[in-house]
Amino acid sequence: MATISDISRKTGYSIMTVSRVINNSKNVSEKARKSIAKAVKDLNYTPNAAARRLVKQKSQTIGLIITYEQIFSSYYFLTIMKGIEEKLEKTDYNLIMYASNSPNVASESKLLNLINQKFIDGFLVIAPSKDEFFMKTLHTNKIPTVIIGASYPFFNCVDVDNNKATFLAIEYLIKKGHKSIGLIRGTKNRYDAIEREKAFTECLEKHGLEINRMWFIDGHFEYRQAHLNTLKLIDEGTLPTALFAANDLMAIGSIDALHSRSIKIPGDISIIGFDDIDLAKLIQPPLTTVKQPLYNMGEAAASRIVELVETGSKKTVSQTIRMDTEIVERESVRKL
Amino acid sequence: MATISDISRKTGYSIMTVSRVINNSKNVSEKARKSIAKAVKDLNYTPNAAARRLVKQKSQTIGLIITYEQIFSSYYFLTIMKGIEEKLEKTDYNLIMYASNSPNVASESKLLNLINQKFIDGFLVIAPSKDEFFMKTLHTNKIPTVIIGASYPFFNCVDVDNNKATFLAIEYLIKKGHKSIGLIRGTKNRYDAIEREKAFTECLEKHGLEINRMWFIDGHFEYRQAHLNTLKLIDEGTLPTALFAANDLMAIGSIDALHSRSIKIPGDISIIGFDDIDLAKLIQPPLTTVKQPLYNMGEAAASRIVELVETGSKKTVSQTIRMDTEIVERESVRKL
DNA sequence: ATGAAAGCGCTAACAA
DNA sequence: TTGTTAGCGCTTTCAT
Repeated sequence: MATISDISRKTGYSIMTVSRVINNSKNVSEKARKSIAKAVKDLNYTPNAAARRLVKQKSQTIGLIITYEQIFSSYYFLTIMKGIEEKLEKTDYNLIMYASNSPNVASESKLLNLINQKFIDGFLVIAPSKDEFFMKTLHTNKIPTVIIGASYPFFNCVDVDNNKATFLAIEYLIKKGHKSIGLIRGTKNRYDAIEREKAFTECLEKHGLEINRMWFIDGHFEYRQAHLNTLKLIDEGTLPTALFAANDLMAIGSIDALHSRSIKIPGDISIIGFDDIDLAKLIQPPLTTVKQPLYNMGEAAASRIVELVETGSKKTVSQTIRMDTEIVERESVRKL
Repeated sequence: MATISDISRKTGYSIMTVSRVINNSKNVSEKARKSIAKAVKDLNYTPNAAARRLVKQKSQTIGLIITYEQIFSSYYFLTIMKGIEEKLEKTDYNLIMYASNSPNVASESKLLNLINQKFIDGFLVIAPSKDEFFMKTLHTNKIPTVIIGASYPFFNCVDVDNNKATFLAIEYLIKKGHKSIGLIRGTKNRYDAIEREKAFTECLEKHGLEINRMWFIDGHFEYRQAHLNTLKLIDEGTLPTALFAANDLMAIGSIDALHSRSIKIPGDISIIGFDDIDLAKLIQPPLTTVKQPLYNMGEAAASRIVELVETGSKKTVSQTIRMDTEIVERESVRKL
């Protein structure tokens, strides 16, 4: 591979001028810039990452931590990841993905080594559960970190206002005339699930509606669990007139279960989801849902972590960026 | 962070001797080794990756390429990844995951840059589909690569013998007295799906059994598709006495569908899967399946790619490592 | 068994 | 606007 000195030799300019052109610095004559740019192209030159890291004492790479179950559970992560990747792509940063029960991040020392060896500059974490052990390590060691999809105390976060979003959904159902509303809940130890469930009961209370525990379906944020447990409710109990699912995947699992028992949506029962994943508009009937700007959340988190890494996280105060949600009206809810 | 010279200063030995100890070289006195080891521990020293890369002209990292759909579709990848990670953990190599429709690997030039910048030493690819564009790039540029779960021409591969494995499964069913056997097929453009389907028909033919296209259920290697299409078959057609699923996830989707129509397994219909993922033994009834040594395949691939990278892939001839499969008998198949 | 010197490819600081 | 020098932390080569 060509190095900076090859370019220097070929163009007659010093390696410093070459470096300036490569890094888009000021104070380079148009002539030099052109000549060097051409040589870069001709020799198919790309800067050596290791050399840069060594002198800059930075790796220019961000670690993305997710848990294995998460990877396999939904499009939610896919969308966020896309946002992260495409944003980072525009910067000089790379992304490394760590699955959190892998040996790579299993131990505190591993995590610290990643930072100490200048292998990783900072971390992005998607929706960690409340008691995730490595979050403590991240915090006590002041490692630059941004959380997505959870409002974790003491951390920089990018999240939606789950309370507000849930009220939006439930009051939408109420406005459509629904009075008996069930809940398909998410994974118990995740912040988003907890907040949405809390808001759900608060909202029903506020409007003087019955809270029927029979209508709390465990879905674990998964298609299959929601499907199985909806089937159980259908076969063993009575149905409300509407269902609020804490994510779209569970809403879809539930819809498939309802259909397999010949229950019509929204004719017999209405259902509203949360997230607005791709599949939501593709299924029958298209799913009415609370849109979380997942992609933008990924982007925002990527920007924020780069900011932290560049300015030094110690200097900046933790903040949580709250993104707006909105109802996307499709065809799975009907007026009573 | 402590550097090699800090250790040198503290112990009084030259940085060269320190380097030798760190790298476990010969020709170091026991005394020096001890003293230096202690200092390393005291100062919490870890070698700077960037410096090493620069001088070695190697990144010591392997890229793992998978497609987004794959990530979200099954435990299959999880198990392989675990094998890869835990093997690599024992070497000096790191793992970076690339999702293949991300911008990171979208273009040929990106892929080449990763190699040229010494960012990645080689690639591991899990079950690429037949027409994956980047496989050509990998091949024509002679980039060290190992494929897992597909026998791709011209590449180093770690795979099972799908033909043999499928015969194993079908002849097991036949031996149990089954004569009408259906197939739940995988994603059409993937080698493993194609090979299993081909073997399936060959095996039925060989035994003079009827091949009924009605009993070919599209499952796309996914739980949901298998579930939906099994439901369709139940409602609109007749059932065979046994089903062969090209992976466990589809088998489970199908089982859940059958159960939701009160069809007993294995009482009314037998079903055999492929993979032996964790869930297989947890569901009701526990799934009889063809065990693919996924974890070991991950390990083998990791070893092989390290070998290629260390010796230079040009010197070694492409080979495909074939792993053995076996039937794991549980309770989803009954004797007729 | 140990060490000195050189250099990997790049950028920061300073000089011209 | 351009160039010179030094050095990031490590390993390789060659002495001792």
